[in-house]
Amino acid sequence: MKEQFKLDNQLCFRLYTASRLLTQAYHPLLSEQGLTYPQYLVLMVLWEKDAQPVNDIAKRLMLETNTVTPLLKRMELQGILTRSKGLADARQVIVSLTEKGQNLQKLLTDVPIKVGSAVLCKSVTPDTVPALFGMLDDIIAKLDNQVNPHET
Amino acid sequence: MKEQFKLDNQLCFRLYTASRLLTQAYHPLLSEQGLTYPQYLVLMVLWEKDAQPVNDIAKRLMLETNTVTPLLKRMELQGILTRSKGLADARQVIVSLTEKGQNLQKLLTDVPIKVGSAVLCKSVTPDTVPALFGMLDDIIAKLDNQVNPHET
DNA sequence: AATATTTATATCGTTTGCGATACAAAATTA
DNA sequence: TAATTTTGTATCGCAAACGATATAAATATT
Repeated sequence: MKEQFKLDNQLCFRLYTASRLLTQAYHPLLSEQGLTYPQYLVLMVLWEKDAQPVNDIAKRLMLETNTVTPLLKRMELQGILTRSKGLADARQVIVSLTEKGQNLQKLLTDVPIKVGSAVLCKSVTPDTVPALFGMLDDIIAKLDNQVNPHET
Repeated sequence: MKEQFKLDNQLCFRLYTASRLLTQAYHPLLSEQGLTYPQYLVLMVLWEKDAQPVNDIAKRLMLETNTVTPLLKRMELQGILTRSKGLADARQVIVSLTEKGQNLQKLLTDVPIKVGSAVLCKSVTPDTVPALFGMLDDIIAKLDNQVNPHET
């Protein structure tokens, strides 16, 4: 049995598992408002800057538009946002929050704190989080560049 | 706009993105053999220890059996493994590798090295990987315990 | 032994995620 | 201007994930 194939030596399996479990930790908090985790991500993007085209949202989340489009349609059905043809560019679909979508921010105020406290542990503290963020950001940047080589 | 809702301050979004991108990095290497990343995980579990019940595989991967069962069925259709009723306990389904499943280990020999080199970067090196693994393992253990409180 | 409970898998329905492809609008080129 | 290419979204199909539920086999209880 080669060491390289041991599950305990895999970075990807750790990321995959940590991601799934952390998403599960969000689940009870978000489902109170009928939201899923990816939908919550869309909300965070739009809370930062409302009225964005589908493409910008997809880019910000590093997802493909064929993932984001159905996600947005489901959120539109829930009355969280609206999708309207762009005026400047008729190809674009501009996504805007409804009042319900804006109000969700207040209703979800304590979600970040609750989830944050659920993650804190011996090796993950306010002191070590910056290092963890740095490593994850580097990994993301490196992989993103390989899949999608950037200009310059 | 509250700081807590900024995408750039989210651990979960980083884990989610890093996990997706790293899985995508595996994709071209695994699809050569008709495999997906979760199927590759199952193979690693069975290479470590062949002939395991569905439940043990699910526990090792920290997945639910309703995720693993269809995964195993697809792999059975591909001739990678067999599913047979347990002799001791007739409720169990014992999953065993076929010769094809065993041979895949040789065919995939250089996958870990290739993916490993795709991840290495300034802040993620052989020196810092243990610290990263430690933090991810702690997060996983903490979250696992909250969802699924362990005895003792 | 008969009944109730637990355990091991499986089925069903919904939401993601993504490769491949389609299509219309905009930009570029001939 | 007409033809070509590029860009922005959407559609389709497939493989996860997972909550809720079902079913059969094993275990515990009465």
